[in-house]
Amino acid sequence: MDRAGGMPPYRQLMLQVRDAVRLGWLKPGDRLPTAREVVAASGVNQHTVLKAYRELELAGVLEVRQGSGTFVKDSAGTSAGAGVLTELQQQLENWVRIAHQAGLDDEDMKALLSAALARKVSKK
Amino acid sequence: MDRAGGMPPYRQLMLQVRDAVRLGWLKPGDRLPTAREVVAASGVNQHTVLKAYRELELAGVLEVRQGSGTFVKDSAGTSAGAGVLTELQQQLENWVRIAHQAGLDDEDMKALLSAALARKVSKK
Amino acid sequence: MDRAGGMPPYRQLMLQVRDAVRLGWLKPGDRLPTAREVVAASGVNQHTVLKAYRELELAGVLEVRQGSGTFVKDSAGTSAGAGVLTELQQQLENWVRIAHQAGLDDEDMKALLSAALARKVSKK
Amino acid sequence: MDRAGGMPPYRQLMLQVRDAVRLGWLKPGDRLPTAREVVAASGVNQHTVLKAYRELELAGVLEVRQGSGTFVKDSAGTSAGAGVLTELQQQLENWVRIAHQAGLDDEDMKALLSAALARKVSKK
DNA sequence: GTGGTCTAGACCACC
DNA sequence: GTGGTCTAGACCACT
Repeated sequence: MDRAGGMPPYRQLMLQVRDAVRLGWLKPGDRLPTAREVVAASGVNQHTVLKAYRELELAGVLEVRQGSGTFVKDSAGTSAGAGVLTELQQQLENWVRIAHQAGLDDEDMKALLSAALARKVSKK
Repeated sequence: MDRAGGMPPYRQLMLQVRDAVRLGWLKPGDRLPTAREVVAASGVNQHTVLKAYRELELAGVLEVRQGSGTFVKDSAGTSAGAGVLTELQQQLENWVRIAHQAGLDDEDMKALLSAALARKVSKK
Repeated sequence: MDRAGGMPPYRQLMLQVRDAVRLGWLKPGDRLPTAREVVAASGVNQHTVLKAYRELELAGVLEVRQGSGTFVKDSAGTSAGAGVLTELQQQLENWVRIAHQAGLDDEDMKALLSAALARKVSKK
Repeated sequence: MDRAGGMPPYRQLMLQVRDAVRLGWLKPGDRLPTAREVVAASGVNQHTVLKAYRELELAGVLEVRQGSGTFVKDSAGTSAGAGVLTELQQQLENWVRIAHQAGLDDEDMKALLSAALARKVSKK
């Protein structure tokens, strides 16, 4: 949890879960930690966790089953095969290493990616 | 301006300016558009623009000269040579193209980069 | 507010606003009472009101403008002309009067309507 | 069973049974399906069914006879003659057909009925 | 002064 | 024990 970032905690939680699903760390059908477990581990308020879960349910990523827990929806999941994903990941890590040696910090790299993505869109 | 993102408008403005400086689109000494011009172009409240400029001044990125405008500070700027930057940029765009063809969307790529950066930190 | 009905207060509020829009009592562009005004008038908690407004925003009925208030969305509105609506309304009131004289109470009539609607669907 | 409606399942069951009695589909002395049968047919938890039956017994609508099942109480039943009821029913269906052709959906009609009933009360 | 979020503690419905 | 709601009071971002 990054208190200084200006991003509300419930949204940070949403991003973390959503990214975990995107990266294949959480697969369809997996059960998420209980709201109370997250509270115990991270210190945020239970309502914050429940709000994040509920928003992700509306977004179609999670499925809440009364009395039994919160699960990753079957329809949600990685858009690409695991093999391709790890290869892309290695290439990116390589690039990160080079950029780091050139003196760029994390924010620089994120800015470069945003710019590259924006250029891709404008090409469309 | 992304109204639904949960990030306060003044912070979105800060990011845009800061990234423009990081990427070399704005260089030390460049004059930024007047608050009124930004209002006319984007529709946000003038206070929001002024708050973003003020925060960036405190962060050491901008310099406000009474009566003449807001400028990029001389000490601020890209941390790497322009040549290296464009090369990294091309490599990244290449990677983006491949990832796009593999079916990944923008958010997937941002998640991959975040994961790669987090792994780099843990290596330290 | 009906405390005994088993329906959560925020949902009762949602229904009231939504029905007011359906019946033309609230038209697109109209400004809804402030959350604090509703609190003063009805005694429910401010969060309850805000949750109702927010859910109606997600449902596409309302539009929340930071700092200026909550408004009925332009795209939301009555599905039929006002003239037709008042005529249907008068016919219904007539029917209600007859049913009332026949000894039916409000719940009886709602049950009859539900049954009639269900039969319409099964005809489709 | 409507999972998204916000109304607790046991209350939805209560309404269904009570309305069936109101409309004459269930008459005094009729035997209701066993809790297990309802479970098999609808998938809700057995406790939910039993709670609904128990509440309806307290409300004076049902009568539980140990070992033989659950029955509609003799004192419960339609408040009007069957003849009048079917006539009112036909008039309502007529109205529903007209309203449907005018572009109103089910929720619109329920809102109109609620408004008509509220106006009747205020006349008293 | 507008809506929005965070925290805290209590109670409820469901499994 | 699971998620869900209500209430209460404080603080923040935006107009």
